Amino acid sequence: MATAEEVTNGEVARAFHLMADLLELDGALRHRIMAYRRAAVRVAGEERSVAQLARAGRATDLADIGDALAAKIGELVETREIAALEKLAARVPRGLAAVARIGGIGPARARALWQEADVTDIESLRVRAESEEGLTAVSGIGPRTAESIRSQLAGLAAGQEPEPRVSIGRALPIAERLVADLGALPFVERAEIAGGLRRGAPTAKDADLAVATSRPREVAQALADHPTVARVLSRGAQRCVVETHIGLPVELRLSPPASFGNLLQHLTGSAAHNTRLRERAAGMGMSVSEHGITAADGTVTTHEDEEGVYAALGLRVIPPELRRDTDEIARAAGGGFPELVSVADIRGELHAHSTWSDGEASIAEMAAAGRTAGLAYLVITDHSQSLGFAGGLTPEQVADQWSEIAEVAASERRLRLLRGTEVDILSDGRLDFSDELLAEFDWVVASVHSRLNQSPERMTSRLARAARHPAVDVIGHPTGRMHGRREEAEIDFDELFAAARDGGTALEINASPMRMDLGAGRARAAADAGVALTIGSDAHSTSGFALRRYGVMVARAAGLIPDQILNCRPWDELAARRAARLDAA
DNA sequence: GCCGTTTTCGGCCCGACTGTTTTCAGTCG
Repeated sequence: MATAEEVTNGEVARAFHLMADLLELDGALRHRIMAYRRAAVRVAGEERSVAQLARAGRATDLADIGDALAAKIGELVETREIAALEKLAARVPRGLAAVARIGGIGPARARALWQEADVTDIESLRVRAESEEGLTAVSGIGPRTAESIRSQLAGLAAGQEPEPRVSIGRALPIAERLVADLGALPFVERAEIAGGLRRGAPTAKDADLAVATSRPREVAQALADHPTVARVLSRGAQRCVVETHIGLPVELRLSPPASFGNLLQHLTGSAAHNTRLRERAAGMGMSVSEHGITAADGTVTTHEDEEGVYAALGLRVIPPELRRDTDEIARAAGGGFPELVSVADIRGELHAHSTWSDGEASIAEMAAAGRTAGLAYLVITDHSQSLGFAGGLTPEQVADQWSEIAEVAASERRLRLLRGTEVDILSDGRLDFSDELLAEFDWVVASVHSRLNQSPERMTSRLARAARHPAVDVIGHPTGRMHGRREEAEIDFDELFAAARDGGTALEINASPMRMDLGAGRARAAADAGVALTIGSDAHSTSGFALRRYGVMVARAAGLIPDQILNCRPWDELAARRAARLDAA
C-alpha cells in the first residue's frame, strides 16, 4: 500500500510531460522528446506504484522506461526533484509552454518568439502583438498567423490557458445528429463517429466523423451548410473542419468506401494506440495509414471494415473503448476479448431521483419512463435529510414516499418499483439515517456530497466506514470528480477497495456524463481487487435513463463483462444478496 | 531516450492542410 508521502504516478507523469515540453521549446531532438512523452503516458496508465517499483530497482520492468528514465524516477522519489528538469526549467521560460499551445504557434514558433522577440509567456506575447514591430518580424510568422494569434489573444482572459474541452454528454448528441444527417445523403455509403467520442472518453476537444463516399466535396459542402454549423475552419479534398454554434469543432474525414475501414480505424485512435499499431506493422515490414496497409513490396491493401485492418496485422478487432495503449494489442494478438457489457445487458436501475428530492418527474412518471426504457426494476433513491439544497427527505417524508411508491407499484405490472435512498455520508463517515431505517429500504446507495476536500486519511476512512456498513449496498460516485469542475477526491483506493470487498458493498460507475465516476482505470482496479460494480444513471428526469450508455462506455473501457455489473442481474439476486448481508450483521 | 522479426547502433508512425521559408517546415490530428 502506498504511503501518503509517496510520489504518485501522476506526479512522475507530470514531471516527464513538463520535461518533454521544455526540451521541445529548447530545441531538443524529436525522438528524445517523444521518449519522455511516451514514458509519461506509460507511467500515468500504470496501476502499480511506479515509485515503489523504482525503490525496488524494477522501474525498467515498465515498457518505455530505460536506465536513464528509471534513474530520474528514482531521483524524483528520493529527492522530490529531478536535477535535469530543474536545470532546464531555469533556462526555458515556464510560460512559454502556454504560448506554444496557442493555435498555429507550436513549439518551433514559440521558440522563435522567445529567441527573436523575448516572448516568455502569454502576457509578453500580448505586449509584443500590440507593439509597433508586431509579430511578423519573427521567422515563421506571416500576416495570417499574426492575425490569428491576435484574435486568439483577444478571446483569452488574462492568465487563462487555451483548449477548452466539452463533456461527452454535450458533444455526442451533436455528433450523432451530424452523422445521421450526413449518412442520409444519397451519395454517402457510411457515416460513423470516430475519435474520443467513439472510445467513450469523458471529454472531447472535438468531434471526429468518418464518411465513406465517392463524392467528398459534396459531403463537405453538406457539413458546411448544416444548421448546427457556425463556420468552416479548414477545408480540403479529404478533410473538412467546422465549428458548431456551441463552439465544438467537428473534423470530417472522407474516404472512398473501399478504404473506409482504414479511415475509421485511423480516426478512432487513440493516437498512442495508432502509434503502437504502426510500430507493430513496421516490425512486420508493413506500413499503416488511413488509406490502407502498404506491404514490403509496395502493394497497398484497403479494407472496408476495421476487422480487415486488424486482421491484416494478425490481430482480432479491438473494442474502441480499449484502444488506449495499455495491453490491448497483446491481447488482440492472443485470445482476443470477452463480450463486454452493453446497454442491452442492463436489467435494472439502482440510482434515480424523483420530485420528492431534486428530480424533475414524479414517481409515476419515472416508473413509466423506466418501463419504456426496458427496465425490469427501478429503485427510487432520493436524497436524505442533511442534503437540504437537494430537497433531502426526513424519516417522516420517507414513510410518506413509501406509501406513494406502494400505490404506483401496484399499478405497474412489468416494472418492479423499489424503495431506495441515496443516503448522505456525513463528514465523519456516519450515515444520514438510523441503522433501523436503513435496514428497511430495498436498496441503499451511500454518497458523499460535501466536504470533498478532507485530508486523504479522513476521506478514505469516511468512505471505508460507509462501505463496511451492512445496510449500504453501493457507494455512489465514489471519487466525487466532475469534469471541468473538480478533480477526484484524494483517496487511498487500495483501502477503499478492501473495505468494499470485505463489506460486500459495490462501487458505482455513475453514468452522468459530467461525472463518469468511477472512471475506467479505477473501475478496472476495483474489479481486479474483487469489488462488485454497478452502473447508475443517477436519472433526475424521465430522459435520464438514457445516460446509462455513458456508464456502459466506462465499464467497457474498464474491460468489464455483464457478470461484473450487479444490475445486469435479476432483482431477486440483488435482494438475496442484501438480505444475506443484513442477516450476517 | 528507448529498444531489438533491422538486435547494442541506428533507427524510431503516418498524412492533410496551411502559410510562408519560393520548395517546404510547422502544426495538427
